[in-house]
Amino acid sequence: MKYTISYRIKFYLCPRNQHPKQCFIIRIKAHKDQMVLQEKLTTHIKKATSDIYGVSPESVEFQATRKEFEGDITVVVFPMLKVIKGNPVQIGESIGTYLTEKVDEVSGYNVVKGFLNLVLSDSYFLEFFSNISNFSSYGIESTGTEAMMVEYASPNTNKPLHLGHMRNILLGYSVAEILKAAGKKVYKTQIINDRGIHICKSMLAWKRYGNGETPDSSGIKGDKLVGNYYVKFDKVYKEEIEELKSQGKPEEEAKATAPSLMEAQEMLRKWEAGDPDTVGLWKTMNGWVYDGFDKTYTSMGVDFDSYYYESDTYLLGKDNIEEGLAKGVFYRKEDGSVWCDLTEEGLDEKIVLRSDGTAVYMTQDIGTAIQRVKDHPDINGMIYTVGNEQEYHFKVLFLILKKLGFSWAKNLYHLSYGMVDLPSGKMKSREGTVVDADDLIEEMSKTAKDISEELGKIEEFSEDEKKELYHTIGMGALKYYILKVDPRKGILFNPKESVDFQGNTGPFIQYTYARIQSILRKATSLDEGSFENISLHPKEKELLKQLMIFPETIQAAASNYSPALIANYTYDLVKEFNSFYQNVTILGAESPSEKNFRVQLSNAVAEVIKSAFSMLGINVPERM
RNA sequence: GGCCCCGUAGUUCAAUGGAUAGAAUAAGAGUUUCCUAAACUUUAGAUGCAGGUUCGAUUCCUGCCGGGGCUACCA
Repeated sequence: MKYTISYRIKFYLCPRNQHPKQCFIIRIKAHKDQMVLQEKLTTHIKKATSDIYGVSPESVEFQATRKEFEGDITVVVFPMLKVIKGNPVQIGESIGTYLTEKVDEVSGYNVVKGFLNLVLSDSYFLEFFSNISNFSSYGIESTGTEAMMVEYASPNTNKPLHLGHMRNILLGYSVAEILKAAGKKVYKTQIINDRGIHICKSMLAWKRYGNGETPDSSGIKGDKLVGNYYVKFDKVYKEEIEELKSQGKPEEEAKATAPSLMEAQEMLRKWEAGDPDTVGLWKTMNGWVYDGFDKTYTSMGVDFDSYYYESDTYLLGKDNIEEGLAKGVFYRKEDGSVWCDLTEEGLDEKIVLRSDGTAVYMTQDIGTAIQRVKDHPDINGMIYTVGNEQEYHFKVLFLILKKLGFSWAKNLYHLSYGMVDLPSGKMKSREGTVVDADDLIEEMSKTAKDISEELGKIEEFSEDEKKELYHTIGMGALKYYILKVDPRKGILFNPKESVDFQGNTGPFIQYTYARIQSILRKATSLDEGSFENISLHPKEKELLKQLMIFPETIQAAASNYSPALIANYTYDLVKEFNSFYQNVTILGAESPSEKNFRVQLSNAVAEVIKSAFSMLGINVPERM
């Protein structure tokens, strides 16, 4: 049987960076109760129009009733005009009358222009509420067999993580959690760019100027320490270029022949040849970096199921190129280089193997993707969390993998996001304008501390508890701030004023959770009696409606790869709850059953907040 | 030049082709004998421009203007 679609959301999914022709339609799984209701309404509406007008529409469009009108669900009459000739208001009236008579759940209606607003009975809402036994798992699907791999973070090992990485990490982690909640099996991974000229630069500078300095000896975090030597190299290198230029060499030549660079390149050759000293130092210094990264990841509350290192994967892909040549996916030019012709797809030709037989970045990515599926045979798709400057690269990569005939290649997605810029412009590590991740986390914590101390609500906390709370709130503010924005949009980050703790913010939502916990602590003896006969306050009804759409919001966030949908949903829920809280007494309710209901309702809201926030990687405090 | 993304209150963000474009913040006015005022209530304020499709366009199409990105035998 066909019926369209869900309570509020009809999603046509079209990933932003894919051609419209590749768009596909996803049907959102609405909550069972809603589906049953809409199916029921649709059947009756068809029957009604068929009885009255002799024809019925193929489908019926529903949407949430706007706040300023009375009603809970709205039937849009306009689309029916295609098959039913007549005045939309009259059609609405006749359907409304019919539904009120025939359908138990519909207790009234009104028609505004072409919108038929249906009022649903309190018992319908109460039944929905009673049927959910456990709000902590409400809306969350059990894990299916289809596995997705989500790649995120993927840093270079020559510098510490900064705000740009943080957006990547928060996005990737959150999308992975959302997919899990939507019923996917998920592998989180990253690819670490641990080899190449950049790390040799740090190694060289450390050898020359380091005097054996280590993270232990200096107390400097490993990634920072290595980063410092990368900067040191750059400084020396620039001096050498100036020196050469002053000797009359052209800039190009100076850049290419500066002694430090030549030496770093020599080091890279030694590394590739497996020179024990070079490889040893490389391992040591990368080890420092990983220790540093791990601290930052832990502090951010993110994790990975596996790691891929470029030092292991950079030779992958060549075999696949050979296979592709045999299949005719690629072709060889006269000079021996291998290419893929993508002109039919509206793109260019793309090189996949140099004329000297060495790999390019694309070669490696092809090989790594294939390797990942070998490592995890249940993978049926992959998500790459990478900035939007690499859109072209991934478009090409996905096309090539499709051409090579892999079944999973149709489920590849580039989770592309906009750059984080500062008021002064782009972040540039060499110009020292980057916002360092660790510093930012520290600063957020500090702000949370200042505000908490000013409010003075947690004086009985131990020092450890306070510290943990400041971190929870500070990270809540930062993560929410970044995740509530549509991923593809750029973020302008003003370190001085950007992250707020009031209004549409993480702490506001955390605060609401803490407030509810306070109520629950006080509501000690609850009678477990039913609340079937209570009549709902308008604010209660609004809350129930918002709770109803949580399951489909999770699905929508998953199909759109958008944590922003979860963030916005949670904010709406919380805003609604605070209004309820301020206008309706919970513990002071007149009857025990009303009190019981309101406490249960508050608890449900808290559980959904917790669950939604966990998908954003944000913790919630019991008190604040 | 070609291709892609983005232009919504002063600012930061919303809005499945649907109703009078929602919030937050900044500005103005209120609310604590009462469950945590990081809150609530309330007043003002916006779709870059020009066409088109549609009963209906912030949303889809075309052109223009403005911002960003990509366009290497680099990663």
